[in-house]
Amino acid sequence: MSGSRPRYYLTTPIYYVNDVPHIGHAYTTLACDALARFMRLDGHDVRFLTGTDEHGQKVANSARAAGMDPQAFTDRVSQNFRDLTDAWNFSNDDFIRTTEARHIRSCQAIWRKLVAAGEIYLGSYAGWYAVRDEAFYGENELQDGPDGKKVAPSGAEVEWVEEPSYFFKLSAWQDRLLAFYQANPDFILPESRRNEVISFVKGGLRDLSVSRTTFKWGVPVPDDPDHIIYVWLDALTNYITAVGYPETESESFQTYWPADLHMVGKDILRFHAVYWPAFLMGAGLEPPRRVFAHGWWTNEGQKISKSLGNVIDPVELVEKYGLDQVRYFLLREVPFGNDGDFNHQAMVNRMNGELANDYGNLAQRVLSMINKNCQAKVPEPGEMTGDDEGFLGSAHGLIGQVRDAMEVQAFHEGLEAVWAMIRAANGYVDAQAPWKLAKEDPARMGTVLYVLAETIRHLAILTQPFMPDASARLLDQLAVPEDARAFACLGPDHALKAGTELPKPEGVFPRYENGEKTEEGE
RNA sequence: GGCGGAGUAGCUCAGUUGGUUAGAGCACCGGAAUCAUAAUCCGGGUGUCGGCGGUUCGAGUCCGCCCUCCGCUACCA
Repeated sequence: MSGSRPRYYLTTPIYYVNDVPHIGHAYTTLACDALARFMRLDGHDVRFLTGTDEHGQKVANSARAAGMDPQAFTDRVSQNFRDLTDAWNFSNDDFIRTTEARHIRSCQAIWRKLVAAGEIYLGSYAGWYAVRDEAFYGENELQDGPDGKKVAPSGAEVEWVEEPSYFFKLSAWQDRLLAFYQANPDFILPESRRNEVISFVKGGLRDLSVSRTTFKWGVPVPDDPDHIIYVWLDALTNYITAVGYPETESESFQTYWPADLHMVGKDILRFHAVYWPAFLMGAGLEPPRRVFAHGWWTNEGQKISKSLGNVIDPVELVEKYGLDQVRYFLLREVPFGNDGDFNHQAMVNRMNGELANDYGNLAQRVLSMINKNCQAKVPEPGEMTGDDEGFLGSAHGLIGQVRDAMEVQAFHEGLEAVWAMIRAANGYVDAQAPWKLAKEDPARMGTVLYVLAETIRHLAILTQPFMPDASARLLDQLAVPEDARAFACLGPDHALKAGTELPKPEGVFPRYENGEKTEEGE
């Protein structure tokens, strides 16, 4: 199905199953979902991947604590993340799990490739290890305990241990990575993050331990079953597994790799922007085209943490405000890349002011007038004035502005461009006063309402990536066929046909009042 | 400490390569309208553009110093 359409492959991180899905997971995937939908509507052959990271000692411990086999345990907890994709209407094309056979095979294949290329060697990993925590700690994290023994932040005693470990020769990649960043200035966004990464790499790189012998829940190292492949090499490889690695000649791999975008939270940027390109280049593969590091949300101005008990449940959020409303808020409230604050008042302001009042009411007032004054049919446009034409021209040109924003993941700017048009449309309604024209000049009224209906068609088509349900309902109310909702149908060639019967309009963006969404439009 | 970013109207932010009276949204005040989800539209800001000094005919926009805040400074996803 790829044909000659441009392809677009984008990924979320794979989420660690030891966590319960929270707003941060939903946010990352939401950003990808909006982008994936946008690209599909814009004619791209899109591949949108998300999934779960299911290996590691913490998972093994949790499974044991639950009295379960690790595989059965991960089968259960990874379901939480698949449920989230349904609850939030995510349109991912695939959901990968690191415990799947395809991934284990892929991991071992890239491992062999790196070994053959001389990028991996056997050494030993030494550090302060806390038996109680089953974890290593850095020297700077330790404190002196009684008896002069070192103590971990958790209070556990640590001891100096050495274990055999395979290492990836990251230290040899500094210059090549810097050259890569130089040659690809948009590889890391936002730009401030790019500076951080470059600064980090300039500071020198150490070889990276990529295997463990202290636990077993992972992908076995080929030809050395005492070791399992450690976290990042396992986890990051999912991005190529999902498009067919190690079958690099397959149609899938040829079509979709390198990925156009890895969307990540700012906390895991380094792994994606430093380790991952090095792994890939070391294995003779192309690095991805972009890594975008987005920010975090606070809750009513407070840092979110389990200990504070203010974690935001993405499913509850949607039940409270509505899915499209939450999707809109998260992508509109904050310049994408920055941190943001989720607070009730801001949510309601966006929901009522921008969705219900600006957008919803625009559609409702126009469609109602058509319903009452035009026999519920798309009116016949007469001669257009310069104002009409200029106004419609703005609607036709909107896609260009939104596209420019989306190409650099500036969701807030794309939405701002759409809202500038919505505000202008409300101004046009008032300036033309079609309710007056109904009595004085019905033909002119028809033209005005036609121009507005056509504008709303453009708006609804453009808001589909952000608010799929509400946008679809608006397009239904304009009787736009399902197959005429792509961006190719923007512009005059697919304009509404006069005489088309329209259903009775219904509100699509309820207001939030008195602690409840209004009944209407629910 | 080192490197980097930021400090613009009450709030959140835009402000191309320096150039007419520094902008938007929200909030607030006043007016209009009444088609519409009590929604909409129009009008209204004397803002030390963090501070001081400098370059320039001219700086929010360049340079220096200072103040404040933030991010990064490796093997936990």
